[in-house]
Amino acid sequence: MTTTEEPSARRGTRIRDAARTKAEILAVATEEFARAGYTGARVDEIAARMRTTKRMIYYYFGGKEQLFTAVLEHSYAEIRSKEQDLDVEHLDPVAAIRRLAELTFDHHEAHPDFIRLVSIENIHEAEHIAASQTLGSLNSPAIDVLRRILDAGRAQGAFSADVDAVDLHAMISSFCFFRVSNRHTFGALFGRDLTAASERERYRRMLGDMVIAYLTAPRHADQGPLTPDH
Amino acid sequence: MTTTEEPSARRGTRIRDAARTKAEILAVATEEFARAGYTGARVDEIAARMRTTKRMIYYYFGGKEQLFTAVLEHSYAEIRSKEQDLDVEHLDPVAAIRRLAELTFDHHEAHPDFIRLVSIENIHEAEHIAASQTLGSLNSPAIDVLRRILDAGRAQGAFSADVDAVDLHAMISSFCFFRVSNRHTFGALFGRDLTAASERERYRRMLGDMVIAYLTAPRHADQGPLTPDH
DNA sequence: TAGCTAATGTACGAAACGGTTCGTTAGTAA
DNA sequence: TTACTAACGAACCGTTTCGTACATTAGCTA
Repeated sequence: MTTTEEPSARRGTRIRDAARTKAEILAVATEEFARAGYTGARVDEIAARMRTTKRMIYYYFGGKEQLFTAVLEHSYAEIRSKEQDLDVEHLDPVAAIRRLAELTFDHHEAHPDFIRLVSIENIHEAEHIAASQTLGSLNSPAIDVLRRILDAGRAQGAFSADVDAVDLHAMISSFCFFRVSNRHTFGALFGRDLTAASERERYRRMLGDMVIAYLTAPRHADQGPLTPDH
Repeated sequence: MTTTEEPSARRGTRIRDAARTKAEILAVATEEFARAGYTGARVDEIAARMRTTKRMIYYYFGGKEQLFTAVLEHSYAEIRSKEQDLDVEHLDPVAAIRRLAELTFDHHEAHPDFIRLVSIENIHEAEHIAASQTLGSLNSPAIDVLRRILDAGRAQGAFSADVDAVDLHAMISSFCFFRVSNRHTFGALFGRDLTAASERERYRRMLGDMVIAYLTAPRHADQGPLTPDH
C-alpha cells in the first residue's frame, strides 16, 4: 500500500493550492447540482466527493446559493467561449445557417449537465443569473453571427424578410434544448428516445431542414385571417 | 366577526368529506411542487395551505413521493382530456396542422405550472412516470390526430413524404415548451420576454409558419453530403 | 528563523424536514 | 341509541442539512 492515490498527495508537494481547491469545488458542485437540482443538491455530498472539506465551500464561495451562481457562471462561460470560435461567415447563408444550427445541436447533445443546470435555473426563475454581475446583460456571440448571416441572406434574396436573429435563435435552441431536456418524459410517454444514437443524424437533419424551410419559404405578405385564437 | 370564512365551515354542514380533502391536497400540492420543485417542495408548507393537516397527506397518498406522482397523473389527465376534444379533421391538412400547433401553443401558455412539473420530472429522469401505472404507456390522442392529418396531407400531395407524427409532435412541442419553460433564462440572457403578451401573436404565427414550411418544402431526395459532424 | 497570514481540518449546533404515534370525532348502520 | 369505522387533528421524533466556531498548519517574507 505504498501507491499514492493522487499525484499531488505525495510528500514534499505542497498540500495547499487555493486555485486547485476552488476549481475542484466548482467541478464537483457542477455535477451535484446537475444531478439533484438546487434544493436536492447536498453541500455535504459535494464535500464528500472532493479532496477538501465543506469548510472550504464557505471559505471560497460563501454558501450554497453563491456556489450555485458560480457554477452557472462557469458553465455559461464555457459555452460562450466555444461560440466565439464559430467560423461560418465564409459559407453561403444557407449553408452557414445550417452549420450554426448543427453546432448548437451538437453542443446541447454533448453537454446534458449544462442543459439540466439551465432547466434548474428556470425552475428558480433565473434568480441566480439576475444576482450575478457577469451573467446579467450578457450578449451572446451566437446572436451576432446569426444576425450577420441573416443580413447576408436577405441581401442576396435567399431568405424571406423580417426574420429576427433572436427569434431564430429561440427556434433553433428550442428544438436542441427540448430534445435533451425532455428526453425522459418524452421517452416514457411516446416510447421514443430522442437522444438515441441511431436517431441522431435524422434529428440533426430535421433541425436544419426546418430552419432552412422556414427561412426560404415564400412569406405570405398578407394571407388573410389565420386560425383565430379559439 | 360573524362572517363565515368558508361556506363549508358553517355549523351543521358536514366537516368530513374525503373527496374534497383529497382534491384540496392535490390542488395545493400541485402549486407547491410547481413552485419549488420536488425536493424544494415542503410537505409542511402544503399542509399549512390547506384546511386539513399533514396527517391527511400520509393517510390518502402515503408520502411525498406518491403525492408527487399523483399530482403528475392528475395534471397529465387534464391535458389529455382536452386533446380528446380536438376537432380539426374537417379542415384541409395545412389548416388542420396549423390549428393543432396553435392549440398546443395555447395550452402550454395557459398552463405554466404543468410545464414546470414536466421540467421537474425530467430533472428526476421521469422516475415517477415510470413508477405510475396510469402514466406508463399512455398513448396521446394528439399523436393519432397528427398521424391522420399527415396521411391526408400526403395523399393529396400537399406534404412531403416521410415525416413522422411523433417527430412532428416533438418539433411542435419543443417550440411551445421552450417558450414557457426557458423564458426566465432566455429573458435574462437576451433581454426578450418570450411570453410577453405583445409578442404572443408573432410567436404563434411563427410556429405555424415553421411547421407548414417544413412540411411543404420540396424535400431533397438526395442533396449530397450535408455539413459533416465536426 | 521568527512570525504572520492564507488556507485548511474538526467538531458541533440549531433548525428544518419527512414521517409517525396516539387519540378523537363525525357519520352511519344495526 | 349504540356501536363501529372512516376521517381527522395534535403533538412528537429521529435524522438530515446548512452553516459556524475554533483550532491548526503550510508557506512566504522580513
